[in-house]
Amino acid sequence: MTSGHPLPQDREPTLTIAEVAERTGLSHDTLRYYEKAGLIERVGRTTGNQRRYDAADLAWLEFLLRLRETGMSIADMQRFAQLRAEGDVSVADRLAMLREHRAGLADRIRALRRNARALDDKIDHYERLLSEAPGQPGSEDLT
Amino acid sequence: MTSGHPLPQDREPTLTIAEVAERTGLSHDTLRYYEKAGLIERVGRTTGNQRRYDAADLAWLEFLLRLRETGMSIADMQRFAQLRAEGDVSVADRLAMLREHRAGLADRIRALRRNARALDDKIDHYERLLSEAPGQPGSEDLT
DNA sequence: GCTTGACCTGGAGCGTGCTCCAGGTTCTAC
DNA sequence: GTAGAACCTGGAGCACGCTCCAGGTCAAGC
Repeated sequence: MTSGHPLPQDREPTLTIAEVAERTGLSHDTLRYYEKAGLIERVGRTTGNQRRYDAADLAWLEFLLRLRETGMSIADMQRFAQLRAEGDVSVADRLAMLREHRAGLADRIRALRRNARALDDKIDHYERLLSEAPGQPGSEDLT
Repeated sequence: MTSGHPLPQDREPTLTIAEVAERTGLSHDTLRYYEKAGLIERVGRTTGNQRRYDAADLAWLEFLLRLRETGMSIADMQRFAQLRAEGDVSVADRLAMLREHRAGLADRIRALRRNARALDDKIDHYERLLSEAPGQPGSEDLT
């Protein structure tokens, strides 16, 4: 958004860590931590050892973010990243992981919606309390 | 479920910490931690200083669990518990907190559903890979 | 009245996921 | 060529939410 660079369409490693941080919302430290943890394969470097990310790195990071946002742990992401590094032979395993994660996500969304309805009831309760005796004592409440 | 005690309908403090742990799914340690942290007011004690919870304690704990499951931090729950302890004068503030929490929850559910759709696309992609070239190399994949 | 399991307190420790720091190197603009 | 910003590494530190531990006291059944 702020960077003058267009997104690279090719595999040229042109993005600095600052640019990737800005695009992903991850900090520089987190990007380095993810690399050290094996969530992303070793990123390309300049001759002076500075990181240069390519479009594939960015796409993978965005996928990792999706996994993270849906509650996957670093440990599971490490497992997924390792499978990915093994290449095509691991496609079935990766698919199984994603399906399991997707199922857990569906469960969590359902639970959140149930809890949201219960919160709505509580909110209604408070609204009734307020409209009946706004600011006045006497309408005792347990919760 | 395992306890022979029925749920107390009144305010008699009859539930031991073990019974409350079983009903809420919280550990003994967590129940004591929540009390120390001020999430629940000091629970009644026997003459021998052992905790005995009543029905209101249980209902409040279940409400706290709902807040926790929907992502509220301990710090925010402390704030809410403190408002509750202030009585009716804080109803408006509590309502405001709940509304804000509810709005954040709606945002998070929407984000999860978006991410779930993206995961479905990824799963479809893997399924296609598998059905086209099951277990065979050659169908290279970026993710 | 004794045993045995449940419970008490204060405080230390832990797993997760970063975040910060020191001390040094590299890059960019002038 | 030089200043200053950006980047590097290894490792320590931190916030959160518990969880465990030691060293006791209490309660229920026999």
